Order: sequence, then structure tokens, then C-alpha cells
Amino acid sequence: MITSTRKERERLEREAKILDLARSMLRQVGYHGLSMDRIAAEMEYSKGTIYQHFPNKEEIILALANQALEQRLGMFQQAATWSPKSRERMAGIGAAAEEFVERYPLHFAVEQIIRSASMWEKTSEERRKFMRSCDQRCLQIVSGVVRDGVAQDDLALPANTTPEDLVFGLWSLNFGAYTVITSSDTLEENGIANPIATLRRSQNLLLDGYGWQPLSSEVDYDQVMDQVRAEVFGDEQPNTP
Amino acid sequence: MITSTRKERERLEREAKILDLARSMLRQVGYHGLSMDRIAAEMEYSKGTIYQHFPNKEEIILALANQALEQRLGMFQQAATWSPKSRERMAGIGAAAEEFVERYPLHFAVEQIIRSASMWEKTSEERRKFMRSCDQRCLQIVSGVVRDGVAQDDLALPANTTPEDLVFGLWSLNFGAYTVITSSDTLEENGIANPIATLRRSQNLLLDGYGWQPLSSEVDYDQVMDQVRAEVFGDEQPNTP
DNA sequence: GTCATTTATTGACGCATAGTCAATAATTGT
DNA sequence: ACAATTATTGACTATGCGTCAATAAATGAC
Repeated sequence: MITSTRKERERLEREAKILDLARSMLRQVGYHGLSMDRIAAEMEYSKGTIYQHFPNKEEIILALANQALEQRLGMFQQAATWSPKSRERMAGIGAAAEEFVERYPLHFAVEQIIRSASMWEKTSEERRKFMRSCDQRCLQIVSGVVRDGVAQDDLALPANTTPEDLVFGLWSLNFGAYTVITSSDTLEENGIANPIATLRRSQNLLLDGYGWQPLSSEVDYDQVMDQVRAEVFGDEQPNTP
Repeated sequence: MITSTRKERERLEREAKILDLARSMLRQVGYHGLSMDRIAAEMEYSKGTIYQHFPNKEEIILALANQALEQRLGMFQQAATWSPKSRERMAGIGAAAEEFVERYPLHFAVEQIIRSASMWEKTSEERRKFMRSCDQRCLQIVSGVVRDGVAQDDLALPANTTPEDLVFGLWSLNFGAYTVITSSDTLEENGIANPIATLRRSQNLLLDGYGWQPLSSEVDYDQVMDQVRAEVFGDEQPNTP
């Protein structure tokens, strides 16, 4: 018997509801406050039914993370076609990363949880695969821009260096910076007055270090990033909280 | 009554034992497997006695993190006096960071936990302060090297940029890179064959971007880092696992 | 050395949560 | 209408955190 369309629709709907609820619960009561009992109570279903959808709590978290990764993937795709100039497109991706964290702080929080806590044992191979695929497609988008830069002679990579290597640096820089920002509330008093601006500069200087033309001394990429954020992401309201 | 010396000594000894045990348990059964009951059982003390030392689990984790931060602080101090040349000393600090993660992977794992999970509510102000102080002293050591670079005219910081801003970039890059490395086992098949080497290059190019002389095109900082690791950290055995 | 007082240790207890599963209710197909 | 299938329930087990009254050990006054 083929799965009835209505049934399947209802199932997916409820699954989405569970995830929405879990996300908002995560915001309100934090990671430790997130409990299956509470989800069940709030959903007005019994626990058993929730367990029909997700075999454990970790799987819910991973599903949330996957939503986040997918969301960012979309934003990267938008940003990666912004300008004909490769380095400006790269700046655009930086702007997208910024926009993502600011617009969906909870999504980033979930990503942090997933990337640090060890919760892999209990999760399904399917969802883990999806996560890898998001990571990979994201990486490909950005390294595609790098390849464009190389193709257009704006950039020459050092020996033994792949476009993905360059992206790994940017990725680390971004992820690390937002983690440090989130977890430390004494940056300002320690001489780091505007960490976001500093992250932007670090990215620019790293790319300058690679010799990606035109250098940040010649073009104001800060302005480019502001422009991307205003024109590409400016008028969209945060639909997924 | 002044605290008896012997009593106090015994107390500290047991506290150290608890932390050692917690750390090795963390390695064996992961963050989620770490439980107060198990610690108590393994210590052959009752739970109540463990709670005489630490008011909750989070406090134990934070204490472990503080040990880790202190350890790294020491390594940074050693590395920061290695060479008369400011940029070489900076490379040395990079080498120390590398050595730290490789020699004490568990320490780094604890740091990741502390920086992502929200466990601040229950911990004592005292330990939180100690953590901040470690972070701060670490930052000061590294930004001190930056200041030396500026003083010796090897480096000129951009306008509105503090030495701490520069360090924030390196810090983010390192923390992010090791987190990504730890949490992703598909780097190689995605074109990032040697992430540690890539991290090194990213650091060098970032500093090149700042114009810190001599540039990595003139000096082989890779070799400097290997040298630091061999000569400064080479013959010390990993005493704290 | 004895015993009262202080201090340390214990483990049973209350409460919260993850995950299971037999019993029950609802839906479906004939 | 009713048998077969599928969905839902919530009591139940197991585990873990943190508490606290009861018990044991150490201390010091005499």
C-alpha cells in the first residue's frame, strides 16, 4: 500500500510543529531545559507519539541543526551570485554569514551545540549524511567563488593549496569568532571594542594575504558588505525565528 | 581556629583526585556519561562527600576547564620568550597552541564544552572569574608580542585597531579550526587534506595581511614552528593527561 | 583516658527526565 | 458491521542530580 498523501502530509506537518516548538523552547529555557516531556505536554500529545517522530532527543537537535544549515546554504547561494567580481562575491558571502548569525541567533546556537557536544552515537545515519551534505554544498559554493577568482587571474593559490583550504581558513575564522563573541562578555573591556568589525578586517586581511585582487586597501569591502546586507537581505523579514 | 594544615592538604588532594577522575571519565564515556554517582562510586566515597567539594556538576567541568586554561597559559608564556624577533615569537605561540591541542586533546574538548554549552547559571563567581583571568592573561601575553612588533617597527596596525583586535583574529581562527577539525571527519575527502598545515598557512597569511615583517614569503615560519615544538616542548612528557 | 562538641561522611530520599511497551483508541478496507 | 491495521496513550523502568537527617569520626577540655 502506497502511503496516503493526507497521512503523510499530516505527519510532516506535525514533525515541523515539533521542531518549531523545540526551537522556541531552546530559546526560552536553553539546551538543558529542552525535554521530551515538555515538548509532549506543549504539543498536547503524549510522549510516545513524539517518539514516533524522533527516536531520541539528539535526533531533534540534529534536525534543528540541519534546518539551520539549509537556511544558511540558501543565503550563501544568494550571496554567491551578487557581483561579477570574485572578491566582492566573497565579501558577499561574508555578509551572508554575518546576516545569518544576526538574524537567526538560535540557529547558530544549535550549530554550536551540534559541533561541540558529542551526540553522534545515537543519531541516524540519514540525518548525519544530510548534515555532511549541507556542509559540503556550502563549501562548494564558496570554493567555487575561489575558483572563479583563480580563473579570472585575481588570485593565485600557493603551491599545495586547494580552494577548499582557503575556505577552511575563512570558515574557521568565522565559526571561531562567533563562538568567542557568544561565549565571552568581556571582549570590550579587553580591548576588542567591535568584534564584528574585527572579524571583517581579519577576513579581508587573510584574503589580502592570499593576494586576492583587488586588495582591501584598494576597495572598501566593508561598504560592499553593508551593501549586500541591505540589498540582498535587507527587506526580508525573519520568518523562521 | 586556623585551618589545620594537614586537613587542608588532604582536602586539596582529594579535590585533585576528583578532577583527575572526572577528566579520565570524560575521556572514556564522554560528557553525557559523566555523572556524580559514578564519580562517587569510583572514588569510593559517597555522593554527599563529593558535593562537599563541588556544589554541582557544572562546577567540576568549569574547574577542569580552568586547569586546561592555566596549562595553556604556561605554554604560551614559554613560547612568548623564544625568539628576539617578534613575528617568530608569534609563530612560537601558534606552535604552543598546536602542541596544547595535540598533547592534551581532552583539555581542548573541555574548553569546547565550556565555550558552547550554557552552564554559567549554576557556577560560582569565583571560578568564572578565574577563567576570565586566564583568558585575559593569555590575551595579554599574545598582544604583548604584537606590541613588541609595533615597537620594533616590524608591524604597523591599521587605524582603529588594537593589538587585541589582531589577537582576536588569531584566537578565532585557531579555536574555530580545531573545532571544525574535531567535529568533521570528512575534511580530507572535501579537499582539505592537511587541516593543521592549512591552519598554519592561514595564520601566516593573516599576519602577512597585517604586513608584519618579515613576511611568510621571506621566512619559513613552518620550520620555525616545528623548531619551537621540538626545542621548547619536545622533551616534556605529557604529565597531565 | 573520658566524654561532650564539633566536623565529616553516608546513603536513602524527592524530584526530574529519557526511553519502552502493553493496553487502548481510532482508522481503514471489505 | 466488523475484522485488521495503525496510531496514541501513559504507566513503568532506569538513571541522574542534589538534599539532608542520621551516623561516624575527630578533636579538645578536663
